[in-house]
Order: sequence, then C-alpha cells, then structure tokens
Amino acid sequence: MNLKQVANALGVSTATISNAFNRPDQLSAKLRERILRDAAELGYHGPNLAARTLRRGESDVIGVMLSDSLSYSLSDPVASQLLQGVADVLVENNKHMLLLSSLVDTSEQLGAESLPDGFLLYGTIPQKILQRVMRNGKPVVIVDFESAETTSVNIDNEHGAYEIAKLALKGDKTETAILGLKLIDFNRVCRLTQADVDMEYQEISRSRLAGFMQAANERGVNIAADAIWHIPINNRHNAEIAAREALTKMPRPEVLLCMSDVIALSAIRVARDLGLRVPEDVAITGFDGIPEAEHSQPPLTTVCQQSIEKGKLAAQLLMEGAVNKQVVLETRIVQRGSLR
Amino acid sequence: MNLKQVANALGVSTATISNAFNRPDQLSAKLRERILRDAAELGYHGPNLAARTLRRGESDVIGVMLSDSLSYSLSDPVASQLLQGVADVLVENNKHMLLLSSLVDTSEQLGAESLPDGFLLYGTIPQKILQRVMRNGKPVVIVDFESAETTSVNIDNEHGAYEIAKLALKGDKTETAILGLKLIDFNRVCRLTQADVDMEYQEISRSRLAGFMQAANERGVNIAADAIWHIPINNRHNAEIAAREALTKMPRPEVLLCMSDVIALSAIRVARDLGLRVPEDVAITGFDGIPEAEHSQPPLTTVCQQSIEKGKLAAQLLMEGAVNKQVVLETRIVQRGSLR
DNA sequence: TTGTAAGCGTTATCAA
DNA sequence: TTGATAACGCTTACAA
Repeated sequence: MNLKQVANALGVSTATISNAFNRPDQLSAKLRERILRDAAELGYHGPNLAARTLRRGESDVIGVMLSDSLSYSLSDPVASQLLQGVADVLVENNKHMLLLSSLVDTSEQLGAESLPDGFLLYGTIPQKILQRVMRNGKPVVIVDFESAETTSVNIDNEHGAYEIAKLALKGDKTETAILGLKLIDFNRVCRLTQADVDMEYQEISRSRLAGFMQAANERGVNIAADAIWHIPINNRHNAEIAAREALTKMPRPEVLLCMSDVIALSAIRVARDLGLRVPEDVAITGFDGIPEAEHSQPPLTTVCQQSIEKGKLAAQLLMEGAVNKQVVLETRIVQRGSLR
Repeated sequence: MNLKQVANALGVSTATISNAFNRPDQLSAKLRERILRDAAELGYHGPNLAARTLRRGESDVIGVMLSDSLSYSLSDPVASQLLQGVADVLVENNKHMLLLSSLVDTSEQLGAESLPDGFLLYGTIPQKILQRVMRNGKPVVIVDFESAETTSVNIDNEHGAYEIAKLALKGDKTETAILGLKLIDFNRVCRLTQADVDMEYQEISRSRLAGFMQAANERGVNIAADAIWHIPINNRHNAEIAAREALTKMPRPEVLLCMSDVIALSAIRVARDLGLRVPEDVAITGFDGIPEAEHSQPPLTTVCQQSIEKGKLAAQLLMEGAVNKQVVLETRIVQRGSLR
C-alpha cells in the first residue's frame, strides 16, 4: 500500500495525500482529517521512510555510535545513563535512534551510516572512523572524547580525579593503590610498569590517572607503577580480580582509588569478603556517580558526573546544529561512607 | 558522492560498482579491491541506505519496540539485559537496531515503522499498535507478551511465582505481604482492594500474582487485598514507598514477596533502615535474577529468568523467520541469604 | 565483465 | 486544490 494507491482509492491526487501528511496548511482541515483516517483504514500509516528519505535527503534518524559493543554498552551503567538522556531528547524532537558500534566494520554498517541525519559518538572512537563519519558532512557531536574539529561534551576527568584523590589522601594515609580502567593496549587485567605509566595514550583513564598522581604528589604520597591496575573492561569480573590482587598486596593499601563506580563497588565487596572494614581498614573511592553507588554498604564516596544530563546536552547540541562547540561539564564530589 | 559519480571517476559502469559492493562473484577480486579502495578514497563508503532499501525492499534494520519509554527501558535492568541479548544477535547477523517506543504516536514514528525488515516487540504493547505493526506483513516476534497470532517468547511467570512463594511460605510464617508491579490502571503506588484483586488485567504482574496466591492458598496462608501493593513503575523510588508502607504495617509481614528484583532490593534497604533483620525478621524474595541481586546484603533469593538469553532467542527467532512459534522459557529459583 | 535502462515511493514544482 | 512530471540513488535484468 503506497501513496499512489491511497490517492486512487480516495479519489484525490498524490500531491494531496502527500500534503496531508507533510503540509497541513496546503489543504482544508476536514479533508486532511478524512484522508488521514481513511488512509489508516487502508493500512497506510504514512510515507515510506526509505522513499521519503531518498527524496528529501532527511531521515529523522540519528545514529548513536558507541565505542564499545552494543551489548557491553547496554550493560554499562554509565553508558546506559548517557543513552537515557540521549533518548529523552531525541524522542522529544521526533527523531529515531539507530544504534551503531564503532567496532563493527562491515559494509552493511558503512551503508547504514548513510541514513542518519546526524551522529552522536560516545567514547574513544578510532580516528579513522571519526574521520569517515565526519566526512559525510552531517552534524556530529562527540561525548567523552576530544577532537578540535567537532562539537563535544566532556567532563574534566583530571580535575575530578585530582579532587577526590586529594580528599582521600588527607590525613596520614599513604599506602595507596589505583584500580584503573583501560590504561594500556592489553586485554587482561594486570599491573602497570613504569614504562606504561609514562606512555601517552589518549583515553579518559589517562586523565583520571594524571589527576590521581598529581594529588598524590602534592600530598607527598608515592604510588608505584605496580600499585596501579589496568582493567581493560569495566565490569564486575575484571574489577574483582584486580581488587583482590590489590587488597592482598603487602603492605596493604589504606586507600584504593578506583576509576569507576563499577570497580569501586566490586572493591567494596572484595574487601568485605576479605574481612576488611571499609573505610577503617581501607578507604575506597569511585568515579561516575552511578545510581548503585548510593546503595552499597558502605555507600560510595565518588566523583559525580551527571551522565543523563551529559546525554541530554549532547543530543540538544546535535538538534541545535551547534558548530564546533566544546563543552566541559562540572563534576562534584559526593562524600559517603566509603571514605571518612 | 554517489554510485554514479564513483563509476564515472573510476571509469567503470555503475553496475560494476554496485556489484563490487553487493555481489563479489560478479567481478574479479582485483577489480573489486581496487574499486572498494578507490571509492573509499573518494569518500564513498557504500550504497546509500535509503536508495538501496527503496530498490531492494530490505533495509537490514530491525525495529525494537519497547512498551515503555526508551529512557525508562534503558534504565531498567531487565529490559537492558533483554536488549543486550537482542543486540548481540542482531550485530552477528549484520542487522541494525532502531529503537522505537509504543508510547510515541506521532506521524514520524509511524513513518519510521516502514523502514525495518522486522520487529521485535517487548512488553505489553497496546493491541491497536500490535495490529498496526503486524499489518505491514513483516516478521514480528513479541517478548513477555502473549498473542496467538505471533511468534512469542515468554517465561512461565505464574509457575515461577508459585514456586518461590511456596518456598517462602514454608515453615510457620504466615504474615505475608506482596509488593507487586503494575496491577491496576493507576499511576501511583497504592494497596489493592478486593475488587482490584478479582479484576482481569492482562499483564505479567497478574500471572505472578496468581502464582503467589495459589501457593499461599496451598499453605493455608491468607493474603488480604490490603497487603498487596500496586507499584506502577518498577523503580527504586516507587519501590521504597511501597516497601516502607508494607514493613511498617501491623502486624508486620514476616514474608515479603516482591514481583521484581528492583523492588526486592529496595525492600532490603528499607528493612535495614527500619532496623529489621533480613531474613530473621522479614524474609524477602525477588523476581527476575538481575545481576545486582547477587550482591545485596543479604543477597537476594529470587526467580531467575535469563533475560539476556531471552533476548537472544527472540532475535534468533526473528532472524530465522519463525512463524507463529510460542516459546516459554524455564525459570529457576536461586536461593540466597534473603530467605532461609 | 560491461553498459543501459526501468523502476522502487516519495516530494516539489509548475501550470491549471 | 489538483494533475503531471522530474528527480532522489540504487539494483538488476538483459543485451553486448
């Protein structure tokens, strides 16, 4: 059932049907009502999106490209919250959301990239793919990733990390370990070497590391490379492995600086399993401010980033067609029981 | 940059370019290589999806329609897990995922429904919308929702609820309350009346209620209507309100049967706030088997449904073009600390 | 292996 | 308000 058939069936021209759906001002209200109703009855619910897109050059679809796999991203609380914010704004603007992953590199995926009117890219997207997406000339907003040529929304990772580490290293605590995110290019949990620490690697994890290290420096605390864990995937399983290693290390850390709440929450559980009291035996800090962080025992002291708001803002900038605007959102420390 | 321009630039015919992307066997491997490389250099990454879809009648896009808002669904652990499973299988099959919500009813949304090659519907979708989606003749698989005319994936909610209630009501415990999901058509947390209990209402919550009630009957336990809470939205906020009411009710419940893990986890927290020991003062059970349920204190005894697997299976059935196949997945009880 | 051309369902323009 | 028509970018049958 297509527009032409509907026009025939209703005894009006195709132009009138098209206008009924796209330009209400081009016909009388009654006629429009009648057309919409009768068309629906015939099983015609509006112009075919492919044809309409081809003709208009606009699909009302927004591509949301995630740096990780879709299924990982949907399981990660931070990515989920970002998507919630994005979804809210897109729905409000009558846009549809097409999920893409920068890990998929098939010709089908490349073809799909021609459909959206604009893109929202989340996380560390390979330069090559970013270039490809940008070259098609549609609006792009990137989140949690820096690029001078694009509108972007970021948080000040280094500052947030600095602030919380400074808070954690207050007093006389000195034995400190860091449970990091993906810090090097290796797919298993491990400790860093000094060479790893000195390496350049453009990820938010590096900014957080820099913040931690600066605070440690200022407090006169030394954190050796082998007290820093690389956690390639931010999930419970990896986090528990690293937390167990860190908390059984001798001398035992009095402070555990974690680069994500997921990691910190796992660390709290591991500490409990090991019979350690938090924060008396070991203080633990997180990063992100996910909802679960409020409800652990003890609740988590963390750096709150408003992920939902970040998603909303990014989507809004995309809707507005913001050009080359770089936004950096504030973070704030939320002090709870895991750190006195 | 389109296929024709690329053909001109490379000095070959449009058919050859098209074949290079779609039918590798129609030209020599070297020529194909050259074309793909040169085309990419020109900024052409493959056929325009709208045009390709229009011509082929296939978009490689699958529409995933959620009964709730996108942003709520992304925040709900069960829906998220389902989406993870779906995403995995779709990506494997080189399909793209377009998110839709049955709550959105604009002409844009209706238009968007013309794009996908098939639909996966999750949750209680209004009959009218289900009909509309089905009328366009594309494959449809529904999840957590029953309809004789469609392939569907469900779990046996009544049986799962029956089993866990039977377990919970073992021994001499009799004072019981139920924290339900959406049981009536009202948007605030409240208790039921007897009339509400007797009402017909096609939701999984009703099956779970039936299972609870049957087990209670068999145990000789009476659960009054005013010991059953209606929780219209499955989130922490609503759950806490209901849990607080239930746990401060006199006589105080010894058993709290919750229709979701999100609710049960909130109930555990509320119990702790009230100074009640779980399970000594009040035993609490959940439903779903979300990851967090393993890590609460105490960990939650619940009915495990494998939501990720459910999503995978549904997507597989959709990919296979299964016709009118009704699958009911097993649930299993996982006994942990919240119920002895 | 190549070139040609019809047609997918729409929108927009133009003249009536 | 209508009807006719070109164009959007592609795929594919067919002939070369």
